[in-house]
Formats: sequence, C-alpha cells, structure tokens
Amino acid sequence: MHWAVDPQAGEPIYRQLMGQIKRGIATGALAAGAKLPSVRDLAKLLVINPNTIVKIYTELEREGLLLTRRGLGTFVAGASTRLSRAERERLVSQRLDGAIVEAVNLGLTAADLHRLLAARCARFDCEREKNVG
Amino acid sequence: MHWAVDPQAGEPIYRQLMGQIKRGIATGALAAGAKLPSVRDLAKLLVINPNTIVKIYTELEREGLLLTRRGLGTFVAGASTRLSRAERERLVSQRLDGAIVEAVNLGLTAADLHRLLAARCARFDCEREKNVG
Amino acid sequence: MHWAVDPQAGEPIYRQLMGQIKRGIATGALAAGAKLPSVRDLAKLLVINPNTIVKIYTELEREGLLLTRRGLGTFVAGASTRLSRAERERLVSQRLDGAIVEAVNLGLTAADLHRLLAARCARFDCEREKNVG
Amino acid sequence: MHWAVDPQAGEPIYRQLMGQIKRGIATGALAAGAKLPSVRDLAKLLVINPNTIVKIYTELEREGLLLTRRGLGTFVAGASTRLSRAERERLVSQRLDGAIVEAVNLGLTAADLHRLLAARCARFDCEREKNVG
DNA sequence: GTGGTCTAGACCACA
DNA sequence: GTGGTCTAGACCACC
Repeated sequence: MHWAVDPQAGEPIYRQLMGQIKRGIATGALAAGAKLPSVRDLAKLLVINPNTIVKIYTELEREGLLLTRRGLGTFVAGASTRLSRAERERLVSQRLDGAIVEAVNLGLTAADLHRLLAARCARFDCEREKNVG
Repeated sequence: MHWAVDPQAGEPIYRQLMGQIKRGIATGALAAGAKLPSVRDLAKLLVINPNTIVKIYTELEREGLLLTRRGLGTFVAGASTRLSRAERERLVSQRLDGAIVEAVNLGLTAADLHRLLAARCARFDCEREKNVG
Repeated sequence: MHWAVDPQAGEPIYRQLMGQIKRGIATGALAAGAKLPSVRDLAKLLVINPNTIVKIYTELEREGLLLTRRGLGTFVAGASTRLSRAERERLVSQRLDGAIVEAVNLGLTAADLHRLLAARCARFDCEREKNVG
Repeated sequence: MHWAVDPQAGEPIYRQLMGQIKRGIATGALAAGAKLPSVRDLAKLLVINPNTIVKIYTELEREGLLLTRRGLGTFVAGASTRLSRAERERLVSQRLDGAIVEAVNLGLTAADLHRLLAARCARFDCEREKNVG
C-alpha cells in the first residue's frame, strides 16, 4: 500500500486518507484482516498529526470497514460486520443521486449514465484483478 | 433549470449552488442574457439564508459569469464557455466512481448498481415532473 | 435541560455527556428540532475543552440523533433520519444481550428479566410524562 | 460457569472478565475453594492474550478474592460475600435502562423490547446448551 | 456568530 | 508497544 496525502489540497487531509483506505479495501490492496499501520507510524510517515489518524480510524470503524483492538492495533474488518442490505443500498443510492444531478445539469441522459457506469465498473474490475492476481 | 441543494451533504451549500449555475451556463440551460431568480425567491425556494445567495451572485459576478442590474435583477453574462462532451462525461464519471467504491465496499455488484441507478433515475424524473407540472 | 459532567468519574467526559443528551432526547427534555448550545457555550459552561463537545456532537450526528448546519448550530433530529428497522433492532438487542449476561451471572432467570424490564419501562414512561405534560 | 467477553465492547476486556468472576463468586456459581481455569486454558477459550488473564488473577488475589497455589492453580478464597437479591436486581436494572433509552431513541416500543428480550434469551439458552452438551 | 480541521503535546489504559 | 482521552490554541469556511 502506497500512502500519500497533499496538505495543500482543498480537500481535508482526513477525507483524502479515508478515501484512500476505502479504495484500498475495495480494490483488495488492503485484504480483510490485514493490519493497518499504527497511529503513530502512519502519522510520522505522512508528517501529519497523530490525532488526524485517530479520527480517520475511528470514523472508518464506525462505518464497519475497520476493527480496532486496544493494545493490538487496527485491522481491516471482514464482510461479516456489515450493515443490512437496505441500509447499504441507501448509502450507495445517495452517491448515485449525486451523479444523476450532475448528469442532468450537464445535459446527459439516463442512457448516458448507464453507459458510463458500465465503462467505469469495467475499469474498476481491472484494478482489482491486478491486486488479486 | 432544476434547483436543488442538500444542506446535509459534505459540500457547502454555496459551492453546490455555484457549481449548479456554472453547469447550467456550461450546458446552455442558462442562456446568455437569461434572468436568474431573485435573491429572496431562490432563498425561499431552497430554504437557505438569502445572504448565501447574495454571496454566490456576487462571486459569480466577480468571475464575469453574471451581471447585476440595479432594480432589474441578475442575468447571465454573454459569451458563456460551454464544456465539451468529453469534459462533461469526465465530471459525471468522477461521481460514478465514488458510488462504485462505496458499492464494492458494501458488497454490492455491478448489476445491483445498474438496478439502483435505474430506480433513482426513475424517481428523479417523477420529482422533476412535479416541479414542471 | 440541566448540564453536568464529573471530570473525576471513571467514565470519560464525552461518554457521560453523550448519555445525558440521549436520555434528554428519549425523555422529551430535548424535543425534535430543538437547538443545542453552541460548541463554545457548552464548553464554557461545563469548563471542558470545546473539542470534546465537537466530538460528542459529531458522534451523535453519525448516530442520526442530531443534525448540524454549518454557521447555524446543532439541532435535535426528527425521527425521519433514522435507521432501518432491522438495524435499530440490532442495536437494541446488543444492549439486551449485556443485560442477559449480567442476569445469568447473577443467577436471575428470564422471567426475572421480563419482570424487571416491565418495571423499568413503567418508570421511564413516568419521567417522559413530566416533560410532555 | 459461562465465560464470555466481547473485544469490541466499550468496556475493556480485563474489566469484563473481572466483573464476571466477581459476580460468579457473588452468586455462588464459583463456590469457595473452587478451581478456576488455568491461565492458558482461559486465554485459549476466550481468544485473548494470556497476559490479560494473569493481570486479572493477580489483581483479584490482591483483593483477597482468589488464591494462587504454585503448581496447583488458582482457587476461590473462602468467605465469599454474596450479594442480596435486591442488589443483584439493581445491577441488572442498570443494564436494562441502557437498552430502554436506546430503544426509545430508535422509536421502538416496550412491546418490541419484550419481544426482542424473549428472542435473545432463547438464543442465549441455545448457545449455552451447545457449550454444556 | 456558527461548526470544521489541524497541530502539539500531555497522560492514561490496555495487551 | 498499542489506541483512548483531553487540553490549549490556531486558522479556516460558512451563514
């Protein structure tokens, strides 16, 4: 896993890093059960404050993506600790709504959206295979 | 023009709305010379603070996209720069990528995503008709 | 609403205060839509660090009990923003499990538990009526 | 004696287990002179660090509740102080109160609570039989 | 005025 | 060693 944040970017550091971890888990770069760097190590590596890492790990644990065991460290959670089906679909739908509004405002149709979605899904599978293979 | 902001979204209200106006101009939904809603009308419609609208109009006027004529209202300035098709698809694809990462993390498949997308598009059309009709 | 925390207690300050707010909402002392004290005001009142209040409000917003609107303040959320039925039952069941384990270890039976539960529910309704009435 | 700890609970593991032993002694489930599991057996059973067990046994010995005899194991010391019925019901009621507050906040009724309690009690009995049988 | 983010550094509890 | 909590104080963005 390659760690990097840009403190100068408009997006807050903690949000950049959360996205990075989420993508890592989604693509398989961070497998279930894998141990994440300790709070202090990651803070030192990225030259940011440890509390910022604490915030990120805490937030991702609340979302069910990470598990933390005191004195041991923080780990990638398995799929077992996840939310209900309806809850998960609601979260994804929220994201899709953002894409739909964007598309409508830019003059794209529902058909365009489905085409783009298929294209991005395909590309996403490619990244995943690299990590698995 | 379809106006919508989400006060709960991470993106600040004023930025959501500025983006919407810029995109409206980019796609032609807001033609050169078109009149924008008055500050108080738009504030009432979106249930947000009128000062927020004032800030947006002022900022866009500073950027040269809008023109304010005392006592008449705010209008789209001439010579709007339309985005290319590829550019617009790139913006929408970014949003879709966010939805895909979320979906993979939550154990949903590409098929699930297409199903949810279709459902949300349908619902979005319904809401739109209510506003138009 | 009466605010009080004990920095000397074993339970962390933020957890004490979270419980207090939850009980306030549950009993009706904090009605839906009510505005909570600002981060700075509450911190000054309780003589604790503002960041501790921020942590509490953030956590309760994640749980869907509070809503925060930037520049306006933090408010008690309505019942509409709540979780799915299954999700809510899961959260409550976790608490009940704790009570069951405690009961078994102390030699109480399932019948005892139901009797105690009925008694505590009754007492809880009384508190609620005081706030409503 | 039914042994169980939850590494994800807010309460630290060592405190959960210490409470369990104290309650076992209080109710008589662990009679005076009874032998406790060996450090490594209990650690393996609960999938926790053996050092944690050592810490608990040492602390309880310091409190005079346990006695360690080299090469033989750890035993319950004499003259255990049993809690009164009222005292035990009070401890369980505290746990139930937590469940009630959570339930009210999540919009569940007293009837829901009783239903969930019955369901969890039933499930708990099943697990118990598996361990006994 | 409001909350959001981040830093620096302390002390504690846990495994 | 690990994470958890809290303080003090900074600067920013938002309404």
